[in-house]
Amino acid sequence: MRKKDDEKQRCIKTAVVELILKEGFQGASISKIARAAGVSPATVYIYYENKDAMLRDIYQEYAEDTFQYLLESLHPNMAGEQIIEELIRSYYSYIVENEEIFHFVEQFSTCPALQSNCGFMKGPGNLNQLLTELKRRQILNNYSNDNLYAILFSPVKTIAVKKCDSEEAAMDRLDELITIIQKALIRGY
Amino acid sequence: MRKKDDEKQRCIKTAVVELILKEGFQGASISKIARAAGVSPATVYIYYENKDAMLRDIYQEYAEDTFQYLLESLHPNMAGEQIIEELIRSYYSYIVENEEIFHFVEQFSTCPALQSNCGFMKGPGNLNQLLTELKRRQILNNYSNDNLYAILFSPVKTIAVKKCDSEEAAMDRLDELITIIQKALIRGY
Amino acid sequence: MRKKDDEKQRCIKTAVVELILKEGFQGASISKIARAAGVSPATVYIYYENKDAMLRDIYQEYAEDTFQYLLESLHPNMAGEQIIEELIRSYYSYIVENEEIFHFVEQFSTCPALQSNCGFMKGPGNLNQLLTELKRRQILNNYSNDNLYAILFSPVKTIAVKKCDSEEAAMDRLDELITIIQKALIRGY
Amino acid sequence: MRKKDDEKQRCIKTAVVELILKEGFQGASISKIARAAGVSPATVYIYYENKDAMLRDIYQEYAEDTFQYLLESLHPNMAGEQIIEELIRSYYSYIVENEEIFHFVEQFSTCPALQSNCGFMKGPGNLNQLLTELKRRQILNNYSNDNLYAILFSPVKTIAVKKCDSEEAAMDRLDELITIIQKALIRGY
DNA sequence: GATGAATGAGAGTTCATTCAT
DNA sequence: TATGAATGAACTCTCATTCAT
Repeated sequence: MRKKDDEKQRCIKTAVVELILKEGFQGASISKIARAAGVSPATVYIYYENKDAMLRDIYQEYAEDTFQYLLESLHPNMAGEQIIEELIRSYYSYIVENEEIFHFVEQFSTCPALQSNCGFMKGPGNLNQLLTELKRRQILNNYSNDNLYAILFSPVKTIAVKKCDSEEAAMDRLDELITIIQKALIRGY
Repeated sequence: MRKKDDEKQRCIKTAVVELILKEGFQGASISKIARAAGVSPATVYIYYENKDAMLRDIYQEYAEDTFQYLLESLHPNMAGEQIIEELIRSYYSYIVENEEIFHFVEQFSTCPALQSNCGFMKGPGNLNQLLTELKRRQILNNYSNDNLYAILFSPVKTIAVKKCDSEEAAMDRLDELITIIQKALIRGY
Repeated sequence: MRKKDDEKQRCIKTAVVELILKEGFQGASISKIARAAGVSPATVYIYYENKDAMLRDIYQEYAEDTFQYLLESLHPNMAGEQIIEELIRSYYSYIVENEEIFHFVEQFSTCPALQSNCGFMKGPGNLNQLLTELKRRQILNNYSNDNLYAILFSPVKTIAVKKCDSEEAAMDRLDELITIIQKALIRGY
Repeated sequence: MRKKDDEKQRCIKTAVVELILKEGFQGASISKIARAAGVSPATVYIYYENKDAMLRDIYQEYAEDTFQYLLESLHPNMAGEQIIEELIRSYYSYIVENEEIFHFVEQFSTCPALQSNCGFMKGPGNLNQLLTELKRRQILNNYSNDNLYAILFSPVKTIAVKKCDSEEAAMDRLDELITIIQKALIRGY
């Protein structure tokens, strides 16, 4: 017998994300995906139970990857402002460097009909732990985790997708945002 | 006669938004929409050129409505902190009260493939004017409009869709968020 | 709006029966059926909920027709031997003249998986009534209806599909069968 | 080594017959059959040339088995009525005890498209010989073999698949059928 | 204006079969 | 021999859209 070919599954994942950026969920049909991935439509069903499961699985993997990416950017004994800067800056660069993946994850997560069938993810829990810990260590102001999370990650998302006139202007804008958020969240700043 | 037409179109709009919340873009077919709206599939094509145009038109109307709703909440001679409070609070209540519409707009606007064909909208321009004016009047700190916009509206969006244990806790969280943002953006706060 | 076209549904029915004789259930795909019927595959779904329902509905109609055909061949005051002769002879000619329909009905009814989802049919009840009545009037021997039914209709089915050397030989064989069954079932023959 | 092969082929045969009873020809795909038989789809092709050949071969084996079973039930010097009783009774019990096989054979043999490709079978010939012999020995009435065959075997088939209220009632019905047929076919009864 | 019938195209999925091990 | 991976073709069914009334 032949062994399952991880390369094939990787191609499928890539094709899904590419196609969904280019054409939206509507245009990402199994046959287009298969063609883009260089496999037969039937092959997709060797790796995923059905289309919904495929999208869900790929979403969850990429979503977890994102959290992983963020948490890995932190070092144990960073100062509070460094932590904030690093989190925001790495999220920003993640979005810029993984535009397709980011948009796929965003589209998926803004669709309640898709989101509702998703299983457990550990990324959010880890981040919550981090935030709680930073408050305990009196690094961050004692705001609710929901608000800390919202302020740390949603504005940067907004500006990362909004194209600037120049690369330089974009950097200035990011620096400014970091400063604003550091002042807002760090204890006794 | 005029009356009846508008009624049908309203039904279609409502059906679209409902269905897309419940089933996502994938499940919102013309025939389902027509059935939910109580009209014939052919009737949809009297009011809209085709499906894409329909979604785009409905999106644009609702998106403009949202900006309109926000700007209407402001009174000419409010203090800076009141302006911020009011913008955030009304956006929050708009999301909560128009859950279906909000999700439809969000899904649409996170999909580059859809977004790209959208025409001109005046809401963003008006808001930009407002922010520029508030900076000129030295009410807001002199941050870039992108950042002001991002901090004002994206965190509230994040928390508005994240269900809280109780209504009360949600209100506390919202109050907290408003305070954080007021401190961050208002000059000399 | 257009009105439903009964002609179309008739074409579909005919095509189904033809194709199933020629290619068996396996070869009777919706697209082949549609092509043979001169309609679009989608049109089939206007007249039938799905493929299973289509086959079931068509089967039930034809099966009822058969019973109807048999019962209509009888006149009120026939003698017992005439009744038997007529039932057997008309079933025989029905099979010969409606070969396609007969084979479709037979294939369907020998498949438990299909048969199990079938609804109520009134033909069998009517025939049972007839048999019971003929026993009450002391025309037929007092055998169980199951046996009467089995002897009356299954041997003729068997010989009707078994081709003979000549038309004449087939008729002789049929006459012989009728005589055998008359002797076996008619009281005091 | 030989042993193991036969075991696999037996599993496949059993799986085919089971699946076709449960789901009909439509639902009996090679992969389902393989799964039910506990082998790989590819393995099926070691034992059978292709799907059609597989069904045909299995059908022919089982069909021949049935004839064999019937003829084996007879003893050389049975009286005419015993022969008839034994043939009918053993066919009846065969059907009841081998429900799946019986239905598979029936479905197959009522489908002209399948039947047409079948090769030579010796069972029917043997039975014809027997009937001819019984007529020559003046045990059976001098009816055509087709009619003798039809009356002997098709009514019992009909009642064997028609469930009765009780086991006892079924036996009574069978006894009655035997009597009717004995009277109808045995010379000078 | 409004409709349900009608459709070709294409959706997701499974098929019988072959390949590589 | 025996396998699970792989596939192009074909499956059932729904789609967005148009037609005829």
